[in-house]
Amino acid sequence: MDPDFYDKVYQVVKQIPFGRVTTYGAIAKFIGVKKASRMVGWALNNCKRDYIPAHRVVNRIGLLTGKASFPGENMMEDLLASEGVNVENNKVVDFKQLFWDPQILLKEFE
DNA sequence: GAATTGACGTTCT
DNA sequence: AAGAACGCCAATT
Repeated sequence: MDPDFYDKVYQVVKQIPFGRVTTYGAIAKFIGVKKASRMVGWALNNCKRDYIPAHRVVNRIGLLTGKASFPGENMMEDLLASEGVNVENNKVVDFKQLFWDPQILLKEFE
């Protein structure tokens, strides 16, 4: 396996700004394993190593697919709501606006 | 070691 | 436009 992969996922997710969200695919793309977007979710499932704001990561349409994997039933929604991200019917409101592309990190490093 | 599964995404029908 | 199928790769059984 590739521990570096998980590491990158964690690093990226940790960098997600407050009140913003991103997608598994975006992270996968950023890392370079675009086609293995499933692995991103898998990595987050093993996030017990460190605290990861996994609630800020949703699928491509802003749907909280991983909601069920959280401790509480609406833990994910609650956390997002706490950050000012409204969730309706298991999906992020104005997801397109709140979307944060990891590629932005590269620009900041210029 | 083979078969199954999964917090996804794209493509073909 | 909606639904089914497939690809991807690692972990679990």
